[in-house]
Amino acid sequence: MRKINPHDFKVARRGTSREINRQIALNLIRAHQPVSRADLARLMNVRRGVASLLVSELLSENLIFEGALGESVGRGRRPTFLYIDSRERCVVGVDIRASRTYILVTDLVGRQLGAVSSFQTNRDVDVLIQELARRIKQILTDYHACEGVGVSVPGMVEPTKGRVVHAPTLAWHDVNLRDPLAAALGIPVQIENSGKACALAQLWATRSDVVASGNSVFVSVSDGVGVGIVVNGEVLRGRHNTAGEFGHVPLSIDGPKCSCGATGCWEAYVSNLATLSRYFGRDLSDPRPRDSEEAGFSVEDLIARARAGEAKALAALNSTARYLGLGLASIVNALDPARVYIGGEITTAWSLIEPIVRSALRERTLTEFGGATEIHVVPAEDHPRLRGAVALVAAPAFAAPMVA
Amino acid sequence: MRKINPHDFKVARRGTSREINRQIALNLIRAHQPVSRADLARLMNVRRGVASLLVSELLSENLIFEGALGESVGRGRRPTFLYIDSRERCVVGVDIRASRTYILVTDLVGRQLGAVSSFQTNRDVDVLIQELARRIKQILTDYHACEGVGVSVPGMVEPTKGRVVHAPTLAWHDVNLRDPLAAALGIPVQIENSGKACALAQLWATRSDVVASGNSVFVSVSDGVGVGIVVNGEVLRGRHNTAGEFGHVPLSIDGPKCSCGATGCWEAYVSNLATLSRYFGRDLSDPRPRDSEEAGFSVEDLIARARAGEAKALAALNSTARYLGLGLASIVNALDPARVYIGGEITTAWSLIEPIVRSALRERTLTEFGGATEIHVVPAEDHPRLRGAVALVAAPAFAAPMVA
DNA sequence: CGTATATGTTCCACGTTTAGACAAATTCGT
DNA sequence: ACGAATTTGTCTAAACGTGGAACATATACG
Repeated sequence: MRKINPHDFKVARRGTSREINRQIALNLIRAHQPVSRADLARLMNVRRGVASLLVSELLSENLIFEGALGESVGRGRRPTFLYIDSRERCVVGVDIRASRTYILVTDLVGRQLGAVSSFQTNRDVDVLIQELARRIKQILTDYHACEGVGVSVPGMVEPTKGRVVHAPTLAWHDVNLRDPLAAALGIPVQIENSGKACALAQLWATRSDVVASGNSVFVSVSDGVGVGIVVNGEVLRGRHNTAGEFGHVPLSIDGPKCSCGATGCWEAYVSNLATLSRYFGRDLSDPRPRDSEEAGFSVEDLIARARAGEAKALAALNSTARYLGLGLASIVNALDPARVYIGGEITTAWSLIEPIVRSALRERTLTEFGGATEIHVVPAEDHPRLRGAVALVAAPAFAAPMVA
Repeated sequence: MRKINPHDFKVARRGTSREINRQIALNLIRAHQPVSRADLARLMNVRRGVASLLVSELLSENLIFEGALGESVGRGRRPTFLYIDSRERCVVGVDIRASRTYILVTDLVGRQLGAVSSFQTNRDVDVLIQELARRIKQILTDYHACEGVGVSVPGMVEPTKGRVVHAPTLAWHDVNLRDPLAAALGIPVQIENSGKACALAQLWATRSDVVASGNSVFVSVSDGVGVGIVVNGEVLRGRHNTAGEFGHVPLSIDGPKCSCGATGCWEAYVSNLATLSRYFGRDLSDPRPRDSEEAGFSVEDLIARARAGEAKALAALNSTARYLGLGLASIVNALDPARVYIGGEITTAWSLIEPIVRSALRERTLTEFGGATEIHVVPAEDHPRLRGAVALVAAPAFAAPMVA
């Protein structure tokens, strides 16, 4: 039951019905391809005539194309199969992280085309933009038309203005990333916060096992904790684009110092640095130089030692697992999502930590339903940030029209 | 940018455009009444002919009526003013609380018609339903047709099934409240969780100073802490109707025991009982008998003493204020709402505690925007739960149609 | 009292869904 | 080999919606 905002509404025009049904048809083709006009008519519960008209419109706009005739199951004329037209069109996804920047090329439905490439991130924005433009241009020589570039940024972003408001790990403050990059490339660029990009990636994923995530939360545990929230098939932005900062909801307000300046944030308990700090028994975020063992030792190394049976590593990991579950309980209590996705390096240890995470989740959730909330692990190989970046460009063509 | 769910969508039919525009017109009349057909056409940016047709449909359904001719400003024919038709139709709102149950009668746009009445809550569901039915019938003898009864319940509710899944303060478990009451009254009944009802009340309020709350959060601080979340003009329900339990997000997982069984919940810091416990220096939730001073001493009494300058009372209140702000920071960080509403007894002390709440909020919010989030106090006289209960019945007629 | 102006109605054009008929393509039974 | 059955895709007319302009009505102003 949604209220119509009497100060911001969209009146239905002559073409509104068509617009709605056109998008539904496009989404059904995306979800069920290959699919015939008759299939579409059945799926949409409209006459074949309408489906035909919608299809011919989509065909004329080159959004879909007619493939080979399908095999007829029983008797009757064989259907002409329809597909989303991603021939000769590609999308570039960019994932800027504190240490490295990654690039991926996909087709319009997010299917990976080439290998993921990467290079070291230069924190000087102008230099980074130039290097990004150069590399993307280089990569695009192997492809035909590119629809656009999507960029995932670890920080607060204003997508409509193309600005990065604040990215602490990159030391960026209010820089316009979109327009200079778009100018250098001659291609449209979209930018988004990495947590929200991850949530987008799952929302728009075409893999059949990740459907129905219209109400979900993506938790990315890495150097920080990023969270993206999806409500009613839409990423929650909030009034100032800062919704989703569950990483700075406290577990204990008297807890360890967090990079945000506050104390006891969830992030301060479960980030990679927090796990390593527990392992080494001291706060690694302080500026004191690390000794030889600490330097270059990553969470992956810690997980390897835990798997090898090292008690100290296992203990550090188990603590993180418990805090992870306790924080997830806050998300479940607050939002009651249908599903929680978890990404980040910690997921490589999932088989070790899952029971602990689950029991900690159950410990603080109010209902048994909440404690049983689906948790899906998204492995690093899925590149959720990159796929979310791609979705920034590819998804708008499939989005529902604004209505009422 | 909303994704269309390919497994649950609504195709646009022949009448869909009309349906959309009809609801827009109805909402505009509600928001701007008195208003003429020509005004409507201007507001909607359609021709007067279309507005006329929409209006005549609404007239024939008795949703609106034509009032007296308006005063013409310049020259020209005088407009015929249109109003939402709430003559001879009323709605009953019921607010069930642990100690007392309240009843209010309003018209279809939520304007209060009679005085609020109340009686002691009997925790036996069947007895309560009979008493409610008797009293509502009694009250309705003074009115004409009643469109329905809305009920706010302090607990977890499944509105579609009409069941109260769990209401700890009433010791109710999985009871059907809606159907027996509807049967006893012969009138449709809707039930909802009290936090969500409060959020609904603000969303559908017609008072001009509470508009634009399509992305807001209502925090009700009372015996417990109830939270209702509104996203995109819609109350957030979650997968199992439990979204909004920010009251059980921890401030410190090692903090005081909470009624939910966990420790350190926000509720355990800011509920009325928590404030009183701080004042008396001991946990009042334990079963030990209270001494003569403790018995019957309410938060209002404490606030009165604080206003009178009693240091101990002021200290207890200030602590609550600080924890209130810290918890609000979690909500702001997580959801970034355009506005936060606060209700409950604590609001009578708002002038005392506001600076402390605000500074605590700023202390833990990530951005200055977040720290500056609008906070609106909803006084008890506004009866947010009762008005939310009323909205359960009155609002559906004005809701946006499901589309795409 | 005529002119200007605003309101509300009416009529037609155009676009969209709805319903059903029809041609084309294919399989199955004889 | 050939007709009946069946499915696909197209086409046409009807029903219903908005878009646009003309028209009658009501009011104010000079």
